Amino acid sequence: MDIQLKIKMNEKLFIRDPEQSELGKKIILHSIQLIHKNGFEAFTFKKLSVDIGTTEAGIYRYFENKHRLLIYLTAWYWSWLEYQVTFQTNNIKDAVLRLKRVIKLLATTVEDDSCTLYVDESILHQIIITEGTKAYLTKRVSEDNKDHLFKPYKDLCAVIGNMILECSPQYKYPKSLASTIIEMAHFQNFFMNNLPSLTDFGQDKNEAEIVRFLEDLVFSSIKKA
Amino acid sequence: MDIQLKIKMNEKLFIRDPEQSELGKKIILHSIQLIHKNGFEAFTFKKLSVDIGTTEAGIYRYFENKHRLLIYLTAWYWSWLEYQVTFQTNNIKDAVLRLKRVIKLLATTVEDDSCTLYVDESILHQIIITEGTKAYLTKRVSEDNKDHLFKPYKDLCAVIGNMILECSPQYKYPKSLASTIIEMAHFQNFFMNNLPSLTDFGQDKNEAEIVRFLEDLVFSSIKKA
DNA sequence: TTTGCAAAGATAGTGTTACTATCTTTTAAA
DNA sequence: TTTAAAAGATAGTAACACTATCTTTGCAAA
Repeated sequence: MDIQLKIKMNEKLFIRDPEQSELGKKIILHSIQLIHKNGFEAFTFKKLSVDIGTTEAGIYRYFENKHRLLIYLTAWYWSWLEYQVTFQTNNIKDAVLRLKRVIKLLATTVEDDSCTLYVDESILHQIIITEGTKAYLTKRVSEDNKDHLFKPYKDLCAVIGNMILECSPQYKYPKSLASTIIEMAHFQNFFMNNLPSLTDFGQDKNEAEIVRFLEDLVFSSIKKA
Repeated sequence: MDIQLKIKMNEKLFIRDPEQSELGKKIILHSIQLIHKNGFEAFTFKKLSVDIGTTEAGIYRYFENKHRLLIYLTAWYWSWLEYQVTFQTNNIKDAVLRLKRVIKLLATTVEDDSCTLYVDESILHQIIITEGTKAYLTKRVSEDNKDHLFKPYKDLCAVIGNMILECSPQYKYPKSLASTIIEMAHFQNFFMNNLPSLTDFGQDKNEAEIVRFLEDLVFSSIKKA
């Protein structure tokens, strides 16, 4: 079975749809590699164009600037993750088990999904951990939000918020708890690997520990008092 | 009583100590205002020098680059906050009440502290919410950490982690819970004001709600099962 | 009072970044 | 076969991120 997964992206994210051409796909592929290698601050369209073997102007025909490209990559990631969440919890009847599955998805290294040809999800996951919040932590956040650029993130958060409510309909902060576990799945991972004294996982640096911490956090919070 | 609070900063944070001269103090004062006004990305030493009425080269005599200045500001903020935490929980005997006091300090707008003459803590607090994580979310994080640039953040986290243990000695994740509430105090605030659908506080946009959410999160987690 | 030295000011210069413009060539569909 | 869109080639500009050097100022020790 050879299935290809295509995620429909908000058209305001790009000037020309990168999924519609070879050059566009190369931009996605190589930008993921370059950002992962040097970090978002050191990433420039010039370097990207050299990497691809095209010109700077060529990249600008697809993306307004590198920040838009970062928003594109994060939006793609959150959309893909929401799909994973939906797909992988599909047959799970029990609400608690379903939520546990989601926590594991959020906090565990993803394997490259062969359904998407020019995106390496495991590298993209690493990028989102370090650079993801920079997509919205800007002065432009409200304008960008009006253009619905963060919709995939908000959608995922809503889905998880609803799963929390299914476990515990009386819980008062489902959305805040959802955004907390999404962000903390990443932050605790970053801390574990870079500033381990901010976590309790410094010894073995094991993602499974993060999962246990988040499960403990979530299920303590939502269980009836 | 006229007390001045002076925070001893790590010498690797600057080239020349900004607290030792008028120009240095102006750099701190005006950089806080400028970053708050335009955001860290749009902030440049050129603009800062014009604002102050000095030259770009003058700023570079104090700070290696704008990222170092950001780390300086965040380090200052965490040091100041640790002092506030220590000071304001000083007479509280009950561990639970003490932790509640800390959560309130983390999640509530700070008033300008008149003990520090050239730092406006309430504006700095806003900056830390939006820009704070950018200090460590870089490729340089490990090197910077080796130079102990993040010590104030880690110290605060350790203090709060210990307070958690005082409430609940058997709790398994005191440090991760501490870093979680520090970050979430800021993120939920940012979300509430900019991406409200990621929170449950969209209606009244009240910081007191964030405090209640965090208290619920912490005390559900640490209470004995 | 003079000397000396460090901080600050003034000015200039360089390579890079973040674009924009325009012109030509290639490609692929009508 | 035409033709229009995409891509390539090239150039240019303003701002940014520095570095260097020289002059002036203020102030403290000799």
